[in-house]
Amino acid sequence: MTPAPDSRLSVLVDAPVREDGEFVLYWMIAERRPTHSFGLQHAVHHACAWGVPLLVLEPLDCTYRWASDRFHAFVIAGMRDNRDHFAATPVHYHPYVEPEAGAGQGLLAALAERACVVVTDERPAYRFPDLLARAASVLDTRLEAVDGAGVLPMRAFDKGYVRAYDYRRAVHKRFCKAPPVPPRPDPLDGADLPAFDADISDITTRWPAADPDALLDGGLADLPIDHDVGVVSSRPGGPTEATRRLERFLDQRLDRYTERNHPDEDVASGLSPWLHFGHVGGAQVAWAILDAEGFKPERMNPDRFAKQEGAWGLSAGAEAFLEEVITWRELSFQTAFLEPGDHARYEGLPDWAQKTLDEHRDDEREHLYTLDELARAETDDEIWNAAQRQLLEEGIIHNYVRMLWGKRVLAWTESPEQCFDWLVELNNRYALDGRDPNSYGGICWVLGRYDRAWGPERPIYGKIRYMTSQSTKRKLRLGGWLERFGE
DNA sequence: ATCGGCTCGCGCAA
DNA sequence: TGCGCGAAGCCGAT
Repeated sequence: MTPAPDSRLSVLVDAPVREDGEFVLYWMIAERRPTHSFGLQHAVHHACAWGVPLLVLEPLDCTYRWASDRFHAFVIAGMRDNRDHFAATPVHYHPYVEPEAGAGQGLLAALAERACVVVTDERPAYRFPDLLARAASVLDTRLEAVDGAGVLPMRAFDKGYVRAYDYRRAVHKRFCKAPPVPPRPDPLDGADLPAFDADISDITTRWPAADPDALLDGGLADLPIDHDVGVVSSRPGGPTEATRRLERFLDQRLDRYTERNHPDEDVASGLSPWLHFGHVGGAQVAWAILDAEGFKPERMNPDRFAKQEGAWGLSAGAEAFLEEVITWRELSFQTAFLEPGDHARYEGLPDWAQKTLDEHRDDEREHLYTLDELARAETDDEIWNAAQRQLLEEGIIHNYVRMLWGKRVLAWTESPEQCFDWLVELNNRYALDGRDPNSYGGICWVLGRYDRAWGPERPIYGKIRYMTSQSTKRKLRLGGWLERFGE
């Protein structure tokens, strides 16, 4: 079976594969789906090569920051899908939801001890780098991490790019000269895996398989997580729902995607929550668009490389969507990967942005709101309040309005650093796609990253690109949206 | 309604 | 070394 490409692999524990191991262990922590997954594909490759069964461990602990009913329910709905999917395969699937803080400690090590090799997902940002570093320091078993988040590996280019224009040009050149290999849709297709026969009852007695149905039917209340951030029932998690939404987007929305900035048109893909939890993959989504549109490298237009449209030789809607799912999303992943210490910090913003914000830090603020007032959508700006209410209720904000949502907070906080911290807090607490490299990318864009200086210099904002609710209201068709989320 | 000015710095051509 | 150019900006002049 096909392994993941070398450019997507990193060896975290460089021990030889344990030949008397009983199974290959896939530690599913970020790409939580059974198809279109380089990580799972790589684990299947090992299992076939060594002639041993495959065990998939999908854990969810309750100690991660911002853990709440909202995110737990989303992940657990995915566990239900994955359980049903693997039930019809030789793979042994073990979902584990920690009942109390620390209860899951030791589970990975106990299984890894008996495995030939452990394969997992490589994700930058948030808790993942620490999680992997800790695993690497504890395990003796060979540990390989697979970068399976995007259509391009995070190591695709030998340099980092700090502007979309330059990153976009590199992407266009790559797809024209040597398009990246997609993951196999079903990594188990044609795989001759032995049935799982290891006796792991000592381990599953101590760390029993989660019952997703019971957890979703009231069981979350027993967990030590934030119950004030509620489940978003209109957006259930899971690979099944993700695939349904991807198909709906292709069938019904892509043609009109150029109208995406108008909230009332409702043609955005809305896929970011599922992308964040790995219920659908970046490569899966990008190739679905490319295949549907008959992409061929020889149809690309080199004279349009680096430009926002025209380079791919596809429909306007498709090109606009590839901008989102490849250029902007993967630029953020690349930044997080190359700048792990800085990509989610105020101090990681470009020098010109920090300088101009610093020069205006003492400018008078007309209103200062508390974090609670912002969280409860109690400002004097009706569009901002509506955006915040959409975030509270639906766990998302319409993508154009989300920029305005970020920009306005700068005027209402004591310092640009406080603005940054509060945006991160609100976004990570409530947004289903929060805590994602792409989400940090959005917040940082609000404060100048990937952008340039704009005149004229304004109070508080300095040369940071300025946006106003009044212009937004004038330019966008958002009456229906406002009615829905307004006071 | 459309247009220019505002402003910075990267990557590439020269 | 100079030049072109840029996620969805805003505002005032025409």
